Amino acid sequence: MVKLDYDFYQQDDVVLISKQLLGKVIYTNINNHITSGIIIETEAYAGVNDRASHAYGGKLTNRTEIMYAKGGVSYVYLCYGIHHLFNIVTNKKNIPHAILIRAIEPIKGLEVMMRRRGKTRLDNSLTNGPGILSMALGIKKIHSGISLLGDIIWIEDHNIHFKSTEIVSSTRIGIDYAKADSKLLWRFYIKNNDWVSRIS
DNA sequence: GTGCGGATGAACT
DNA sequence: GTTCATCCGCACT
Repeated sequence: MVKLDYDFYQQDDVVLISKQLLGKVIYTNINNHITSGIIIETEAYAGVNDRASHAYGGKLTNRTEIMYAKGGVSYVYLCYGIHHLFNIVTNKKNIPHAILIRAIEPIKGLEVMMRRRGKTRLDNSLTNGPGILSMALGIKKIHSGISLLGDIIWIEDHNIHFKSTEIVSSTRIGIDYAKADSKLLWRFYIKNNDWVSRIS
């Protein structure tokens, strides 16, 4: 299978990439354990003009610096002091677009993922949320800034396609502070899929 | 230096 | 449905 390349990640339209990522397969090879899953849910964050983005207004800090790198690297940050959230940096250098991966359908390394999650039974609570899928895949803050074309975290195209009628658009989760931008339909997920994140 | 709050999840009632 | 764990990142009323 072929890894997605820099040309894919450096496309201009972060919303389009977010939809294209549905059905792609994310892999990690961390602590000698290979795990993978199909991307089921994403959210687009469009940089300096998006009030929900950490890079809104061109904000540049130690944390957000990696968002300004060229597309094709990871951006991982700690949320609520507990959860490591995995994002994909897109677009060209100095255009800080990013895509949050919110849910995956696990494929490989189920036992490893269950052990990391402290679970004894396989169900959708293994990876149906942005914090817990990072835990299942072994992704932590220390993985922020690494290339997605390396051998730690990467994404492959397995020729899994969904019809446009199977892709649902909705508002993004947990960003009420973004005012008008919180109404943008920049969250995408697969209709009726068991692994979509549940929202309060 | 300090205080506030978050792109959540889990465990409750 | 509600509460709360937990701590870094950030701005500085």
